[in-house]
Amino acid sequence: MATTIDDVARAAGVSTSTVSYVLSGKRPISAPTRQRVERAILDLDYRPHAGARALASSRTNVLGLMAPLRIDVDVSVIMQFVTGVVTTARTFDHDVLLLTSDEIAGMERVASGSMVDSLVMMDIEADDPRVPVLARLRQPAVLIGLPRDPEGLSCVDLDFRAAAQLAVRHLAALGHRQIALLGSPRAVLDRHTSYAERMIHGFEQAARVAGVDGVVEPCEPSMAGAVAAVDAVLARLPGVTGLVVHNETALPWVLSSLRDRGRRVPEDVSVVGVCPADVAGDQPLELTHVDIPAHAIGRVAVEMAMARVERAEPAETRLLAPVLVEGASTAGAAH
Amino acid sequence: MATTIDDVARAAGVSTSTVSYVLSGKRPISAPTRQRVERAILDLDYRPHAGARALASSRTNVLGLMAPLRIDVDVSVIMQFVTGVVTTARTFDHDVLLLTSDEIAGMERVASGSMVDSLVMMDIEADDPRVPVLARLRQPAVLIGLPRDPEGLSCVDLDFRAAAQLAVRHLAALGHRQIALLGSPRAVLDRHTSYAERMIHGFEQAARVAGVDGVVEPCEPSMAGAVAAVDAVLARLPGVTGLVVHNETALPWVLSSLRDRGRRVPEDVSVVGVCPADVAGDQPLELTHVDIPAHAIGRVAVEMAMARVERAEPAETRLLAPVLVEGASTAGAAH
DNA sequence: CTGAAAGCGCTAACAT
DNA sequence: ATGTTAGCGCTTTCAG
Repeated sequence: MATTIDDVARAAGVSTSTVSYVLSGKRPISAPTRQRVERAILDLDYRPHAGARALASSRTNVLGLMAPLRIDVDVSVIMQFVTGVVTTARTFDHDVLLLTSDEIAGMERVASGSMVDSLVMMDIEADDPRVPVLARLRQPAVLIGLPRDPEGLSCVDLDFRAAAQLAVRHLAALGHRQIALLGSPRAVLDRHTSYAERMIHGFEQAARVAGVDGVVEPCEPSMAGAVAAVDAVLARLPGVTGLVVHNETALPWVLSSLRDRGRRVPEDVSVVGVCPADVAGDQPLELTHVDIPAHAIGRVAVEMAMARVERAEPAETRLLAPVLVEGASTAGAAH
Repeated sequence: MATTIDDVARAAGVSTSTVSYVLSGKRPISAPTRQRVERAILDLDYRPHAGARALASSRTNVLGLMAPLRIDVDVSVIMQFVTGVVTTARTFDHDVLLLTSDEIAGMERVASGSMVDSLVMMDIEADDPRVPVLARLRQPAVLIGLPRDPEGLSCVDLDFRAAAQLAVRHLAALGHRQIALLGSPRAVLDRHTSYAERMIHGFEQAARVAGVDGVVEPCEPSMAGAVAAVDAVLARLPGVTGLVVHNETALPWVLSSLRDRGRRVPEDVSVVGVCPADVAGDQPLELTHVDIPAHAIGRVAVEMAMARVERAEPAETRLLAPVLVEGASTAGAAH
């Protein structure tokens, strides 16, 4: 049943090593030989045994992905990261082993057990306990997010600081003088999740530089949370005319609760979302937004992992520049 | 660096097979010997090489999961399936290799290449082209969903037919005589996705049996789609007082658009959701719903896969009985 | 340009 | 209860 490389070699009338080299391309093979081997492979429907290959070559062609399967990080964003990682991995002839974040031992297990060649880790916190562990593994790791100390690991993320600045500058340029950030849920902030903190710092600094009032309000990912956060902002900053919303789940409820409070968008309040383009597109009005290119981040993460595995390139940190897409949810401040 | 089973054997003063048997528990080991071996394993921080193990034992302890990373199937439901699968796999000492649905060749690749011991496939369509392929693999497969012909494969899903019946009976018992099903998006129906069709059949049959008017309306997973579907139902069945909503994404927009149309819930219209409990909990009112136990389905799928791998149990189909949770969104029909 | 053969690290007979 | 050893299927020197 299970056809082996020897079966192929016999059928093609060559040695096993020749078959191996046809497969790997690691040494020149004459055209006729190559063709006989390829014919035999097709005829026998031969598939190399992954374990045997891993044992002999110490390469698995598998990438480990640690994804947060929690619920407070927006699932659709996670999904896009994951698809970015999986589809890109395939272009490098790699498969993806899925680990959940709550299993800190998982990455050690799969790495020490030689199940993966590299690891990609999502949802990195400022002082993430997984980072020192990863730094000591034999396999290279790429962090999606930015810990306080990367310890020599590669990192990639949207430049959330710049994203916040972009949003604030856009509002300030439109004449808004009182603006607020509706941000991540408390639980995310309490974990000191990297992107949430960078977003807040960028917001506060940009507001200061632009000379506008800026308040930051956390926001739970539910209708009730969104309503409460909107009300809190209206109470803290009654004259607010600009809102930056960095919370995919709350976004629709923020918009509906503004309407319920008698604030029209964009006439009374301008709203800038910080979210993936498709989330922006799902809103009832064309939302001005700073795109979170989740798919691209996943792709870049894999490319960086492959660069380290295949070409032993050094670790680096890449922050993707944000892009603001103007929609119908922002307008000049009423004078 | 890489410590092997021989290093452990030497350190413990035993043979390699003894170490192997301590690890697998496949033959009795005296307490003192076992302790010496375990000590050595800990001291050397030994981790068996997964590839070598797979090669020698033809078992990988990896389960392949093919998940639809599309967007029209609600992502939060997918996420729950996935977590159910991953966490359960871990209790069987298995890891999960993630495949995307758009890659029909993927499952053949990982199965023929002996990367997995079994496969779990989500989002099965009535005449799914992957089913015949899976049926011919060496490894057992479990389908989440119900194809027209399982071809000897195991299947598991919520009994959507019974779920629809439960919802309809609940509404009928409350005196509702004109009811509608807001169902899956067209794209899902066009693929003849198994659960969507079973839901519709169950709804229509139960309405017939209960002697009530029932209409079925597809619904796109967006605000616009929900509004359009609600309007379509109101037009087709102006006296509608009962609504079954089987569309997680549209749910909030259905509720808000009913309000916009001047229909109060539950005074004018009773609404039964068919969705995971947490989605029901996210709604602005306590929703009467038939739970989709996504996590449990994922768990059962893995258990069935393991039963086949480890105990060579025969394939079976398991339909989980639905449970209706009464909330505040259903009430007696106005007389 | 091709072949022969030595492992890779582990499991599972087969011994005792 | 424990040890010995022959593979598992592939990659990769080393030899031509």
